[in-house]
Amino acid sequence: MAKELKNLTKRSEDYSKWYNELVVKADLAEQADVRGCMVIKPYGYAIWEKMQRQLDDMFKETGVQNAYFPLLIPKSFLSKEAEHVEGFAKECAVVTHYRLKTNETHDGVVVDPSAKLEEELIIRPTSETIIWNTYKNWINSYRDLPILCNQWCNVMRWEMRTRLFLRTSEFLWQEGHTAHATREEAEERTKQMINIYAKFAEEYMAVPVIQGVKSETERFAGALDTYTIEAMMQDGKALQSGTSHFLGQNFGKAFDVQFLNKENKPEYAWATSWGVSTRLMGALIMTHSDDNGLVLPPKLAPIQVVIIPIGKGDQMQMLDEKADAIVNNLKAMGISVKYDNADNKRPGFKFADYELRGVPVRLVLGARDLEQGIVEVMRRDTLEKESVSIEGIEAYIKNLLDEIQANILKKAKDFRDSHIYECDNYEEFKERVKDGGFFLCHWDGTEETEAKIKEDTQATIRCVPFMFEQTEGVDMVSGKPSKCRVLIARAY
RNA sequence: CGGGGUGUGGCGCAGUUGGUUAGCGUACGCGUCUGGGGGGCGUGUGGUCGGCAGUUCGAGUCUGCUCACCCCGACCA
Repeated sequence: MAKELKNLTKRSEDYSKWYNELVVKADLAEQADVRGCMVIKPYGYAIWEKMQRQLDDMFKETGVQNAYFPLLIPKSFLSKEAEHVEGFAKECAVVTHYRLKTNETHDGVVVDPSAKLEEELIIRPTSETIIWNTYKNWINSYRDLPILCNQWCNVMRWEMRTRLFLRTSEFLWQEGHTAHATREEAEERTKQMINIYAKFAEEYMAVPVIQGVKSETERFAGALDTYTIEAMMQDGKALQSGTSHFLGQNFGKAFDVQFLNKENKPEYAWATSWGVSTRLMGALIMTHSDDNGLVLPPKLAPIQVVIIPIGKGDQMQMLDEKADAIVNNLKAMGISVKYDNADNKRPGFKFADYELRGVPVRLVLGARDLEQGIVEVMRRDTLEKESVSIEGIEAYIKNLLDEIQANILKKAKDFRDSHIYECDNYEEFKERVKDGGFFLCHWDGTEETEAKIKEDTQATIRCVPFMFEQTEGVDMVSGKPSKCRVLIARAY
């Protein structure tokens, strides 16, 4: 490593290539030697862990508890809910055997045909079926409800084409599955969770999102309603960053989960499910990063402050001592800080390297500056440098971290808002949507129109957004009346 | 599964109409001068040219088969 890091493709030249290189060179993840799978490296995983911890706290505040369900799902479970199986059947990995044996030439192994499973097992693409099969045993009375479980796990969807973090065959996520006694309660939970996702995205990831509800065709397989948060990447494309589904009684009926209600009458349980995945890492990377590399929001940065000393041999001890004091003070304030006095890398290398890795604040502690009692502070979001008095530097940094967090959110929001357009002319839409951006257009609500737009432009209806005031109008494709504008964009 | 492309030290590539011992950048090792934006100089290590078969005096280069990966579609958080 070192110089090969230098040539990061420019973001404006080739956005996809830039993204891919960034993920690899910032040491977040790499393509595994397994088809479509990804290795998340320690630095990338540290960010994911911070996300996990924060989300977990937010879930728990609403009464959700963590649990764990099996990786393998009997094939028959999957087929109990008709729409659900149809949605996932095409991308399931299937376990058919439970044993290998040495081959005839004794230089390898083959599947032992005698170890064929009676019933094949599916590697979970999502866990509604196995969880509802379990809930059946947990639920008898309305007093058993609600059940609010979440699990952190891996899932597998055999994707045709994969991209690091955005779409891999195996990915990490959390999936919450709740069971309720009433429709209203379940619907409320569905909305509550999408709100939590939106809050997490904006407050922690500094990624502004648009909340809305999916059209029927884009809906989760088996859901009555799918709520989504859609983020805009710097190339103007949309990234679905989290979803929350109101599943009605579909899974209650499919798995025969009935309870006796207050009137002592049997009723099917109402369900929700909701999830976010390591795709959030992709959103984080693509929202803030620049040609110098990653830009991390301070709240999620594994290293919030890095201190780099510059000096010759005999000055180092003094620098170490000075740095120690600052490090201790910052740590006491709950700020994660790294003092990098490794002498096998040159300062210039370290500067570039920590920029690439998105560390929000960098301090340069130089022997020269130290005599004057100052230190150079650089903020990653703007790359601005400033000389600051060492006296009181800790408070300055704390304040700066908050400012960076706010600034990158504002920057992302401004970018997004300046790329949202109302459009009523289909020809104009077709021309402009190629260049990215979110389009608010009237839609007649038919699948035909939706399909035509997708065919003509590759853009899809991302959602019916909640945040804009809605008025009636005319569908730009069919000319039929429309009740509201929908958000249309090309998506990842 | 359709259309296109690429396989040569760890990574990125060059290698002419077939012709000596397969080269360059970078990384890595050692030495040294350095150190305020990805260092300079010196010196080393590392290759069954994706695989198999063929044509030829001679194949990284030509032919056939095969494997792997990448890009563009269909699928998708």
